[in-house]
Amino acid sequence: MENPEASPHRSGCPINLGLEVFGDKWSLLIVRDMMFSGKRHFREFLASDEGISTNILADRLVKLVEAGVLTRAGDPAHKLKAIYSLTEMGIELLPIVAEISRWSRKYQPVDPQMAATGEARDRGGPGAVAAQMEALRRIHLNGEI
Amino acid sequence: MENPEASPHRSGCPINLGLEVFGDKWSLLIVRDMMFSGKRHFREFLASDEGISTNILADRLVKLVEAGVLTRAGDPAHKLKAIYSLTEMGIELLPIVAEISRWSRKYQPVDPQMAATGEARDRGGPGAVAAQMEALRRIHLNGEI
DNA sequence: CTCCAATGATTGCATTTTGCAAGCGATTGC
DNA sequence: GCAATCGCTTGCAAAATGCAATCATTGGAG
Repeated sequence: MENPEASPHRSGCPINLGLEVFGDKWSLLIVRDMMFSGKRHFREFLASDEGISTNILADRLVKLVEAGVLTRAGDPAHKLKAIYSLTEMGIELLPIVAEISRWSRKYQPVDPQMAATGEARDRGGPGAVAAQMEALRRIHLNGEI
Repeated sequence: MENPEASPHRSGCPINLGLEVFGDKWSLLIVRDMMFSGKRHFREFLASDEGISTNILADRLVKLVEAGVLTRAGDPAHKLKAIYSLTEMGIELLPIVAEISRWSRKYQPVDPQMAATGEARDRGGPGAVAAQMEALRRIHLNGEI
């Protein structure tokens, strides 16, 4: 073959590598739902306002798990249910999500009700993001990272 | 008509509204090139490592101008050249880009050379982002915002 | 003037991704 | 049993993307 070690990446630029993981219109919405709405199940993600379709959702969940942002586990009580959890890598997407929220609240026609949690985080100062990440760790990382 | 006031947005969520503007694999790369490489012309964007194609680049430039992130002006010295500038809205994407850079430098196989500017910004502390934004204002906003 | 390279795009076409609705097998609750 | 619910797949049309060729206009060199 011509190039047996071809890189799967368009470039080694940090911005580009991030976009290769979550640079689409859906991935960060799934992460958002896990962070701010406590969603963990396929059917819960499906019920979001933006109306993701089942095939796109299934595809993104697989890709996010492959990327190491989420993990997938069977619900011990309900064999049918799959439980998705944020990894530490996924939890550390919160600063990005928080900055997107800040930007949109300044420049986009956001729904005031949906802007409330972001405004509260801003009022909480620099420690609010860290505190929110720590809370997510307790929920998603059963103690260990 | 059924719904004369249909919203063009999937939802009023801040995260979603941000993704509707730059939630794709190319838009933020154009912004990155303007911020960190001083690129202002079509042909310069075209020369990036990731290899954007001409039709996609033209499409994104139009959309970013429509969204208010960039402005387009003719080069007074060269009538053929179009000069793109960041607006204040575009400059305020820097905190988002900086956080993406931080995340990728922690979790993705970034090129060390391309990571250097991000690392320097991190070493500069909280004021480094603000200083970089101020520098961009001087270049792109001829005095007024 | 004439030629030619360089400018910001546009076009045509094949491939990929998305959106949408229907359906699937397995499991649970009643 | 048996309907409802679970995560997920399939089929198919529409849209977005990737790629190469091409466009009209301009600027500069000779």
